[in-house]
Amino acid sequence: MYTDNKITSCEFCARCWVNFKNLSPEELELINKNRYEASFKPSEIIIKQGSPSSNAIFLLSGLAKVYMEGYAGKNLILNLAESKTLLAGPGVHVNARYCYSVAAITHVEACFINFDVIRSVIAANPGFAAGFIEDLSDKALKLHQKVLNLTQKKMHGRLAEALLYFSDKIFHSDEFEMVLSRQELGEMTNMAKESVVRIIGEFENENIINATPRSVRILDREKLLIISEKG
Amino acid sequence: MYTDNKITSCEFCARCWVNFKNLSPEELELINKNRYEASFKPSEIIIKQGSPSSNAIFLLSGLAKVYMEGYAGKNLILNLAESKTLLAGPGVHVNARYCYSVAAITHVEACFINFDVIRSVIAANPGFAAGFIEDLSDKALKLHQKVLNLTQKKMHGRLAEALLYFSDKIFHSDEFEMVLSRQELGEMTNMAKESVVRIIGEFENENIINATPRSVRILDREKLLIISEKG
DNA sequence: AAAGCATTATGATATATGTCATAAATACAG
DNA sequence: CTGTATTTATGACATATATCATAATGCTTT
Repeated sequence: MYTDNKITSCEFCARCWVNFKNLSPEELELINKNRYEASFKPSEIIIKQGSPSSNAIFLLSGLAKVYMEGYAGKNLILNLAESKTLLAGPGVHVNARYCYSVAAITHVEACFINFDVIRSVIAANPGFAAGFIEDLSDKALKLHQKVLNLTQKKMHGRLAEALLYFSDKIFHSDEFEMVLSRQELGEMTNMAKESVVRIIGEFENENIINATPRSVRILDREKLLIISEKG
Repeated sequence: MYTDNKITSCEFCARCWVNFKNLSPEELELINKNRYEASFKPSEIIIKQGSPSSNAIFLLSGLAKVYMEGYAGKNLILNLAESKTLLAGPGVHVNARYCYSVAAITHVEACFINFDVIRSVIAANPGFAAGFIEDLSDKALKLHQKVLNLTQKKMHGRLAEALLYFSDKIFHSDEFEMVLSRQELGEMTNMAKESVVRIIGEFENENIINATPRSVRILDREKLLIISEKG
């Protein structure tokens, strides 16, 4: 991990999070003065669960996986994070610890902003505070949905949903690069890697998808949706 | 459900949520003027998932269950709520819908406060806003923990944990009233009611607990803790 | 090109957990 | 009380899913 402080302009910050639009030029400048960029190679850890959370991290470019380290070294991938995402986790406001880890999937450019600065802006700017609450809430809402999915659907449904997640939310295409290994796909859907392999095979046999280890093409989105919903 | 507007004094509000301590007397009075009390009998629904979320609800007394309605009528109980708890859910700030349901377990006195009023106070009072963010974050953090528990522990661990939750967080005693049915205990630990019955039986045989349908006494907290962690 | 390592794939088997049927116990209404 | 509904309990069985062993494939390094 290489770190460098390359202050360009406050315009820059406005690009990385919708909620920064609520800031005045002065506030944006304050944020801008207190930010540090860093870049990460694939598989490098950007945030380590349990470590003190002094910074909010924004992704400027690249793709990362957000995951919790559970019991006996078993991970649970919560979601992928793209650019323009705030990464910090609720722990920041409770026990000042990151409650999840984040690792780069592709090359990642990130921006570290000291949380005290963000807190001061929250205190000074109600619109920003409201935006912040909205962001927290949006993530919590998605987590609520994820709990239901993980607990009430069976394997086929969970995997179908993951594939639709990639297609709809990340790559916006029926054909996409499979950036996760089968192992990681298992960590995302809470199943063994062997089961992932098996079910992908079944989906292929039923002409629902075409898959190679590094790519997926959705052939029958309707069927995939039904499987995802029926669970 | 019977509703009545009995304004007493702003002191009252300060009793129902820690974060109300951050309010000025005037702000407290504003909240107080815009609140409505209601009482609920056991099993009555206080919040219905999916309905428009115009109010924040605070429990003044009693015990309620917070649960998500999932697929095919299968519920997932997230936690129990006591007095002094804010109930609203992250959906309020995202799509103005409650993302979970809440039902009274015991007799419940609750206080409804229009969310616009709360929002106006958030905008005016940074300390309150920060407290609000902390509350949201605390709940999100617990949900993160719950996801891990539900996905990575097996039945014995999940049930042990639920029993410890009642003992430690709700009743603060090794002996407590079992306010949930075996069915509901299953909805809380994501297992079939029959499995709940079986495992409670096993715990009794191993002298870890004493249980009747309506009460539990923890005999061997150490063992229960180990089961909950190794689970 | 060869060797070594990680990932993917596949089959056999074990295990956790759900489902179904039914009985026993408890709460409840008339 | 007395019959009726609901909850708890128990056993037999079905099934989803993990685990283990092993092979096949692909990727990296020498």
